[in-house]
Amino acid sequence: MKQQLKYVYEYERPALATDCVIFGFDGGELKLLLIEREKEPFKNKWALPGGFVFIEETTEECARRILVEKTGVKHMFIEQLYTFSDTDRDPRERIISVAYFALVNKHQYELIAGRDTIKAEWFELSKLPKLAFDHSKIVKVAIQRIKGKVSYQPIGFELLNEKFTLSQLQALYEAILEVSIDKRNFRKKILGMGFLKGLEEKEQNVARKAGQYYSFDKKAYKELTQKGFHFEL
Amino acid sequence: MKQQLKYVYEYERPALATDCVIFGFDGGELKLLLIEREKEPFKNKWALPGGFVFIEETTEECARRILVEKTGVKHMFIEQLYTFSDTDRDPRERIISVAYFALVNKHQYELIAGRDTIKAEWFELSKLPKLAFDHSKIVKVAIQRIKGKVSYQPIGFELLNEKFTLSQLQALYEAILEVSIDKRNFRKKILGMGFLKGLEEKEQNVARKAGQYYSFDKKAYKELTQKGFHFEL
DNA sequence: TTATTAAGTGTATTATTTACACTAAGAATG
DNA sequence: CATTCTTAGTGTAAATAATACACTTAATAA
Repeated sequence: MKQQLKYVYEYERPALATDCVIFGFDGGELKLLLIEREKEPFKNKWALPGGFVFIEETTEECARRILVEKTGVKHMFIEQLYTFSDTDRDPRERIISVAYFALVNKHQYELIAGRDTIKAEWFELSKLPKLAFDHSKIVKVAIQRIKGKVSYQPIGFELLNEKFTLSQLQALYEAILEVSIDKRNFRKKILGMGFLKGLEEKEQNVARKAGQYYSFDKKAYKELTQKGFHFEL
Repeated sequence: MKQQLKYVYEYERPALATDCVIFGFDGGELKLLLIEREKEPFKNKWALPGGFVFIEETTEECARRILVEKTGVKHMFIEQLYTFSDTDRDPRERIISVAYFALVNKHQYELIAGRDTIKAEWFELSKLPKLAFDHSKIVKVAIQRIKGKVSYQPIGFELLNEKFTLSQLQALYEAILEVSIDKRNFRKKILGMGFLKGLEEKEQNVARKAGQYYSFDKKAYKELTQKGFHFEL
């Protein structure tokens, strides 16, 4: 039975939703988390995880709620991407969507299909399916943003484990920026910045020389930025 | 008489508005266009120009409509800034605001007070009054954005006349970035980029050596970017 | 024991950024 | 008409940052 209609306004109002572009990385190509829709419109089509904003929550709270629903991860990096307001972006009625992009450590999360979705799956950026609504457009903006951002803010670490090798970090940058980077120059530069803490620990069970683990020292980074340092790769 | 209430929804919906952070420049400090509100809430307080989004227009169309109302300028640089969705940002009811920032050539526009406003006025960034709603927060985000953006996108030209001297351009960068720049290095760099067209014309009626006029060659800039060039100051 | 694979390291060359001071031109002033 | 005032316009050397490049080492697998 349909709920009673009870909210009345003088002027017509669009509905408000958020959509989340969730990036993950596990060594190869950069990946995107998509869901298969269980209901119309775009039933059985792939789409970004999203949902309507409750009246007592901010759009960011809504996005975080959706992220927890889909991945189980509570504290991930999230940033507002852009607000999409084309009048015809949803076939049902006018819906404004405030899109967010999120960076997830693929080892921390567990995929959960959740409400109204058949399944959730990771897709490599080069192998994305056709998406519902204007979600391809949203993804395009998100990819542009992450590419632009990664070079002058140390957000890449959000996609890795707490401990990572410099080779993993380099591979991440190469995946996001779609370039190849000289190993020695990369190490010189990133270590020279002074916010990577070298750990005693090494990789285990690898059929080659084990790489040393490093971690991102947030405190050191903060101090550096306060002294006028600004990250640039 | 109040209009009939006639739009009914199953769930409560926030109202949707846009606010515009309009930057202008005339040689000294960077300036912001503010309006004095004629009505409650925040009657007689200074605020950003803004208004509700019509059901058949996008938020950007709404922002442009407001800009034309306030300044008479139809084609100005405008870019979405951020969407502010705190649940208590308006004392009347929940209103989501998609903020835009705009760059205006102060010589092209005329200030128009317009609907619901007592007057419109330019304020230097260092002399801003207290603002209504969460508008101080919006302005802060906008200043951050313009500072960050101006160094890697040639948007500064939007604030100047079509013809400008290199000294004017330098003064603009110094005003936005709040730094002083070496004249020779600035000229070398900006001219070396190859998208400034030197004109025959010079300044008139100045009690000193007249500066040569230049213009921003959009076509040349576009060609350069397509060849992989990317602007950075 | 050997093969395979990626980790880890230094230097020379080139390109970019920075610091710096005088002459030239135009109007205003007396 | 000469002088003053003000900002336009210009080049070079030094310092810093970016780039290109190849071999040894360590760990497991075969």
